[in-house]
Amino acid sequence: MINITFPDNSIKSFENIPTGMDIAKSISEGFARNCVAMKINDLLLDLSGQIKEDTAISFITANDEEGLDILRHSSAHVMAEAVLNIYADARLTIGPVVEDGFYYDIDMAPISTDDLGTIEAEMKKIIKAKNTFQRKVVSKEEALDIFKDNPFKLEIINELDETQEISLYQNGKFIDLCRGPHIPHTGMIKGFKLLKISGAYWRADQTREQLQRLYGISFFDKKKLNQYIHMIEEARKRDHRKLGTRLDLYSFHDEAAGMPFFHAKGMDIWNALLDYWREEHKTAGYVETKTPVMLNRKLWEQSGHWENYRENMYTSVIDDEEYAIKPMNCPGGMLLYKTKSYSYRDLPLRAGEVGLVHRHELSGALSGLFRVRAFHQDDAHIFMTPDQIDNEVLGVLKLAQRIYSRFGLKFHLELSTRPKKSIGSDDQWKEATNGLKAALELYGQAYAINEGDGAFYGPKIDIHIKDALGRTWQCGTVQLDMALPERFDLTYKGQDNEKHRPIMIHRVIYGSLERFFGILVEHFAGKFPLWLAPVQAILLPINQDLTNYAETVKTELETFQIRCEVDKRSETLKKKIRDAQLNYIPLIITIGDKEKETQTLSVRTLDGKVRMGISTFDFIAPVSNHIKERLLDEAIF
RNA sequence: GCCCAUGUAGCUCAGUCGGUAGAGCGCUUCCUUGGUAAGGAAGAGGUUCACCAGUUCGAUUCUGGUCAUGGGCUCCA
Repeated sequence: MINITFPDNSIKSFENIPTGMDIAKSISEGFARNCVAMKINDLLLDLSGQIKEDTAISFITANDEEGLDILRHSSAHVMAEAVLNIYADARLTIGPVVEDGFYYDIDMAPISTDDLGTIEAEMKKIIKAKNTFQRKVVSKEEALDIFKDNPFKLEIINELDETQEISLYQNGKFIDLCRGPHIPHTGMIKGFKLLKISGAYWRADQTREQLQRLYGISFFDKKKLNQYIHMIEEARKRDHRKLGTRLDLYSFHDEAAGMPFFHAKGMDIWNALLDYWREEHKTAGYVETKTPVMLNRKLWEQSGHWENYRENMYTSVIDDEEYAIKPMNCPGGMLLYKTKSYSYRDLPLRAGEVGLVHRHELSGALSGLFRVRAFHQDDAHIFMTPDQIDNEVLGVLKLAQRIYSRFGLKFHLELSTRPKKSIGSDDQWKEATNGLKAALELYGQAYAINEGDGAFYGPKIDIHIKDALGRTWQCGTVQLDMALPERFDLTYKGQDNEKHRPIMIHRVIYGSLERFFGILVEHFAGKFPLWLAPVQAILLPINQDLTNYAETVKTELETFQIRCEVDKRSETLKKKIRDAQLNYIPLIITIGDKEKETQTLSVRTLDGKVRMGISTFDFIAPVSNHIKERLLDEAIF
């Protein structure tokens, strides 16, 4: 008799030794069909596994994230089998699940994306066969024999911990070395697609064999696959590099790799972002400062950057002195702090700086506005007493929340704690980490913990935003720093008339303005809300004779800080409207004789609605209010 | 930085099996249209095809290098 305890604490008894599948079926056939694996003592196991003693069990179903990972891992096996069916001399290495699908690294002659279709067709056959995945445990000797023709697998087997059991999985004729678990049979893969091929090195080591890495994605549900494909296509359409060119926002040039050029329209958005940032920070009690872009090497030696970050820094020699272009704003901020003496009454001191920094990123890592070599950080340093940590961190989180929600961005928080290599005492770390935790508790939103992922100088909270396509981006970060105040001997005079060491926060909200800009382009798909739109209103004279009148309307609107243009081209109205639509201009105003006579405007908004005969006043009042309030989706009229 | 691919007009791209290059959009001019998604015609535009070498009678085309762009280079049997 075997007693099985379910997550709801109910217990069921089985006469004979059941497999996971037997137990699942005892709940219902339908449930069993949806089951992928089971979890016992936090271990994921195949449903075919037998349960020989009383235990608690929970099932992983197609609805669980872990279930999806298992499906994708099994998909990698199916793909590998398909590749071997077609390319008999290919040799498999490893095939893990990644964040967005799975891949398999295979030692084979290079293939192209055109070959993916053939492999997909072969995979379909395997899936249709509904082959079961059979687990088999073998000895090391057996394993070495089975994979004697595959040096990669031999290497893996030889590296395995002696205590670890070596398992094989067989589906159909295909056998692979694998820890498992796997889905019960290949037929559960309802939707899959091979995405791309790239080169990869064995063990990510450039000196080792170059392998072909085949990427794919799979789902339990064909609909989910279609949604995914749709999302990829949508993301491609929104690519900020393409939209940036089409909307005339920014450009990149060979003469300055990784250093974007912002055009006039891009600067309209940029300035709107910064105006907003300044307004919020002023309200939140920040002052704004500015420090030089280039500073003497000695400073970087003092801050520790020279030692730790040197290969990413640009340098120059001036009057025989070595200078470095700042990759971060903090050392300059230290000098600023030291220009006077502080009382505890002066703290917390919140000093913001939109600083231009340069980092020599690897050439192959550059990508549009997302990964650049020159960018602006919306930095701020907060100097405070230890007992102010929780309140100051809370303040930053609240400020971040205000700012992100302005763009309709949701976010989640992650706390990173002390890494192995770190400076400072246990007590300092404890105090700092507890301060961050206290702030997170006060803030009240659930957060994840990344154990040991903090900076060497202090723990941090990372803020990950989620865009309109559901993609996440780490933008904001709140880092506690116990090192720099020490290195620069920062002090404040306490109530006790003794010198004390302040603690400092480094924090950003946009992160890199350039990158945040790029994220916004993709988030809004180029259709910026009114307050951010570079051209907020375009005036379309019906014929050339009305151009002058349109200019006077433009001048009037501009006195109310509405960014306007007149389309002076000799084109039909239809054409002008179409072009304005394609440029995502929120307010499209046609100017004809009727409008001129009656001193009114006919306004088309991007939703396609047209309102005729609006008086200039009735136009300006709601529009400038909408802009001033920085509204997002709300209708203007 | 490494691997693969790409680099032709402002944009998107075609093309030259080696004989000094084309389309559409855009731009200019003229005509036309006159109230809600692509009007017509003509014209200009490439210092000659990212840059530098090499091979060749001759290179944008072939070879090598450089630079830039794109994808990938952490996820472990």
